[in-house]
Amino acid sequence: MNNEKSEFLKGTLDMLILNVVALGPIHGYAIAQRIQQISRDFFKLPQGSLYPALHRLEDRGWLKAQWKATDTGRDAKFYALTRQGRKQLEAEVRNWEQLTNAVALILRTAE
Amino acid sequence: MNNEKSEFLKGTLDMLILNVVALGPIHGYAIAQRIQQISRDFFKLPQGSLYPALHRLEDRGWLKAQWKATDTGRDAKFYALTRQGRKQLEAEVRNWEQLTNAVALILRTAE
DNA sequence: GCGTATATGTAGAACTTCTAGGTGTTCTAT
DNA sequence: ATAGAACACCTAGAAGTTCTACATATACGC
Repeated sequence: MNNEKSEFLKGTLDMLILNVVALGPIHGYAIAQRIQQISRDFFKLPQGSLYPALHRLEDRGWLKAQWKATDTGRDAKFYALTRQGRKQLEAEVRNWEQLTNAVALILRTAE
Repeated sequence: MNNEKSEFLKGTLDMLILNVVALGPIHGYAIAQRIQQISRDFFKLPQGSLYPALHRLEDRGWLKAQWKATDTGRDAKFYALTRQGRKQLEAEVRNWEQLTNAVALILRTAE
């Protein structure tokens, strides 16, 4: 069924996007590329995950969007972090660290 | 909305359950207690998550169940890992390690 | 002119997890 | 004795995320 299809984002997608956007205004397509490159191809963010996520984050007031031209002269929607978005990112990173610590505690309990 | 309601399992639930069951036959209620205790109360596994997950894992052939009496003389359903379940656990742990490494790569890319 | 890469988007399905409810038994404190 | 907490199982339905698949359009290289 899910033999070796896709790599799961396991609820980390929002945090990853926020973290990439925190580096400076960037458009959606480039966010996906960066996440894939930095993660050494572990994450292959499909567009059907990317764009709904961006809209979700914008709706929640964590990102704001603005149409601008890219280097190559095409129109693209550039996203930037809001103040709330920065706070959200910090909260998600803290929670992620707690989560991985908690999981590590369980996994260390091996035979 | 989700201000400080519940701690997310973020797709780790199956792995955590398999890991706890790997230590030896144990019943559902005790699995939830162990996960909560070992994680120092980070995970508070609600029964509405626990039991469907156990049935799912059993349906997939990763766990097998057997009714037995507990120490205190009550009937409970004891779960044990199947051979497939052990392989699944190993695969999930490997994948989790890759996931956390990939996330760490992204998060390290900070300003 | 054709294919690939760039760039955005939606619809619907699949899956996991949560909330909220239910049943019954054993232990403990009053 | 009995009330309430802890033990032990369960389901239904809602909510949320992520996926597959599709759709559109522009720029670039050959």
